[in-house]
Amino acid sequence: MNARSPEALVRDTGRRNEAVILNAALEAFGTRGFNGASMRDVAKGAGTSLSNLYNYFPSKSKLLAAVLRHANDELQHRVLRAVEEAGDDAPSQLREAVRAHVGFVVDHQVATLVATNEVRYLEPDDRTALVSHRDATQATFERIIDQGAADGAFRTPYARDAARAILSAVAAIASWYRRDGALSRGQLAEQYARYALALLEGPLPR
Amino acid sequence: MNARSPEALVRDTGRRNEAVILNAALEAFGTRGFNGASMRDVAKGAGTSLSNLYNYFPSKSKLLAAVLRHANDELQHRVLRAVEEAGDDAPSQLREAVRAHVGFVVDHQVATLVATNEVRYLEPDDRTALVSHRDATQATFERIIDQGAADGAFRTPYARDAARAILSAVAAIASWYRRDGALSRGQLAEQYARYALALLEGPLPR
Amino acid sequence: MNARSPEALVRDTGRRNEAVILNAALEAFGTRGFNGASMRDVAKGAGTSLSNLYNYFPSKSKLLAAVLRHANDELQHRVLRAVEEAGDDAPSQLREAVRAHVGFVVDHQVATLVATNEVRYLEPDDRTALVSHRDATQATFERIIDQGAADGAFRTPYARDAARAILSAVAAIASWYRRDGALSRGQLAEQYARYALALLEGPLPR
Amino acid sequence: MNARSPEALVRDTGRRNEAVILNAALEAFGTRGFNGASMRDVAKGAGTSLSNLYNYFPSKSKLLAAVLRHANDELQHRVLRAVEEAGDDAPSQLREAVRAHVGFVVDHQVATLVATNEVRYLEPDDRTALVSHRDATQATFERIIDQGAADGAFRTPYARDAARAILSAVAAIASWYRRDGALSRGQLAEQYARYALALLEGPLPR
DNA sequence: CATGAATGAGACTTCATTCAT
DNA sequence: AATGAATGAAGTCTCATTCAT
Repeated sequence: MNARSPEALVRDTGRRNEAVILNAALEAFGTRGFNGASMRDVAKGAGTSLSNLYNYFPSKSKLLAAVLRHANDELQHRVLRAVEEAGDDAPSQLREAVRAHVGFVVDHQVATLVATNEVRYLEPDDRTALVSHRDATQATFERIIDQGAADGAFRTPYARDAARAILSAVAAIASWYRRDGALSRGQLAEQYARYALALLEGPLPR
Repeated sequence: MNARSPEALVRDTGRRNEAVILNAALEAFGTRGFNGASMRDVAKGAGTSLSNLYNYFPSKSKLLAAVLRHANDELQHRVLRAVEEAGDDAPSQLREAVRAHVGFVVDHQVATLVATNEVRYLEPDDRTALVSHRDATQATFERIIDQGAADGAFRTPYARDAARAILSAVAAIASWYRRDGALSRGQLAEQYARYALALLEGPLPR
Repeated sequence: MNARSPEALVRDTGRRNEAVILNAALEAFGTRGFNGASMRDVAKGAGTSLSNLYNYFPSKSKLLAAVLRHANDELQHRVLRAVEEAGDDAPSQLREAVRAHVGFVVDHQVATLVATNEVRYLEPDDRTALVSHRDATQATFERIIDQGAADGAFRTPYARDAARAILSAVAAIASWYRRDGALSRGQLAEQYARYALALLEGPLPR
Repeated sequence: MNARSPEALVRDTGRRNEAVILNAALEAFGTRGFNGASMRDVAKGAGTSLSNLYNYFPSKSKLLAAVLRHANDELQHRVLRAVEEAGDDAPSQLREAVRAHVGFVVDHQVATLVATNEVRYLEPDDRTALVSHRDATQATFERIIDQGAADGAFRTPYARDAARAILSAVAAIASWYRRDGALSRGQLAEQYARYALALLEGPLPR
């Protein structure tokens, strides 16, 4: 298990300062909220001038859009890869998908918080785009759950809406988890994977 | 089934316009976020002048604090009453507690959203006060779960942290539920009550 | 020597709360300046309601005018009485006039400060009235100096303008004197009386 | 006799509009007092936008602090140079120091008024800094007086406190002098120099 | 005489954004 | 790609004053 440096969501992008700015924006939006954070805050965090920000992003709103796109990409990438590497049966796939999701939330708490709390401040077009992107991730979970319900592995009568419940609980981890607390990253993933399977009334270990 | 007028969180308070202002603030903070909403928005919503707001609340932040306190009081009241009226066994109590909580979230979607998203903008003291108030509600769920775990009704190995997962999922309902959608208030409550029991690996109906 | 309770400029006035309000206004204007002090400050200091202030004074500006009139009356009264009780010669009269003025400044430091710093904020009419009132006090000093210059007691070639210099220095005492400092009220009066006589190039004790 | 353009206290500072703003602030604070003058007034006087003021000074209070610092610097500079160019004996030095001080007051009446009346509105730290700066100027006078008292030139028994009295009278000139009145700049300086020497009971011309 | 509620104007300050260099 | 200076709009909050009771 590679120890990811926790909150550097964006690693590099061809343009000199883009990653620095994106990470500073993430930090600022996370700490003070989109409307509470100013472009000056972002500039200060990125160690550049206020006006230079506009050489990279045409507006504060587009900057938020870029941050959120990066976060979503990373989440989707992790979940898809986890599902690919899992077995063929729905319970295994769900288990790995949840574990991957929890991993992302823990590695990128701030990004997760920003992604859930600040989407509403996007301009309508960007918002639509992002939501459909996010729905794609949710759809991965729904597909697995549908399959498990169909082949009898998940016996809950409410399979249709269970994905939302599970994903909500997982995302909420970002709002209370402390890296120096009692639960390790791995224990947490394990725990939530079991919660998910139990909620679906599926097969549990032991 | 009593049809509660949906979003009038505060009913009356003795001071002439206080309830009107609080409800307008709730609406404004819910629609545009704490930092996105202006005191002018609140005044307009309350049908009073901007400056008159300050005869009731000394600052925007204190106004938010008051809104959140009212929301929390109502939630806590509902949950406690539900538990009192339930049977003695943990599963019944949990079931009723969840149903009551879901009911609150549906009746007061906006208040629920504001309560989860905007607490961070309180001044430290008010934040601390509110969080401890909120923890009291969570403690009700934890007590029930502990009891159920002790007497063998809930068999999950992770009883300790399950309350958080359940409450997160319930609160998140506020972010997607549409009153004119497929699920009725009652069906939703039923559904989440079962999710909760299943997650705890407790006894399910049927 | 009667020990005057220091800063209660106004003692009583037929109307129930007038003196309390005037003294509170003096305190407020002295502490924060006319424009820095609010009618709310005055009300709080007077222990009454904001709106009640307007039952006594029609505007903030008129309130200031009333305060300043009281201060000037008291000063003028003290100086005139001192001169009356002094001997017939100019040096004695000047000496007693200065001593009385210093006494007022020490007893009413705040009033002196307000009188010198805040007159400018009066409405033109009130300002004119007050200035002419004040000039009457200054005229008392000028009369004495003229007489002393005429009969050869004061030998300065600049008798014409000396009153202004002397009175400026005396009024400025209000800006630095501390009741708990090294100089007593009496020593200070003695000292400034000698400064005045020396400046006029008049006869000095010893 | 060089005709100094009267009230342009600040001449240049390296930053584009800083001097213009400082002079406009001086004018505004002088005319209407610190609390009576608005930042809009200052902006209008400086011919720039309200918000641009904040690119130069972080707050109204810091703007006042800057104005006062410039005024003090100029005063101190003038007094020190005058003393340097005077003879070695205390009376000559005092005479020149007073003449220089009077010259400053006449050339910068508004600055003098602001310096005496508005210091109180500085934030505590700036106030402390400024007061100690101002005390340095006063100390120059005290040093001369001490020396003159030691070598017998000034025979007043109250040498210790005389500087305050003299400087108060000189500063007060700013509140009544009119450039178009009877006294010329030079006559006034001459007059106050004699007042000072006489007050100290020192040697007088003629 | 006394008050609580109300208000329009205006205070300081910050904002996202643009422009000339 | 980078910056300092500039700006109009808007933010929160306070003000002196009025009015109904």
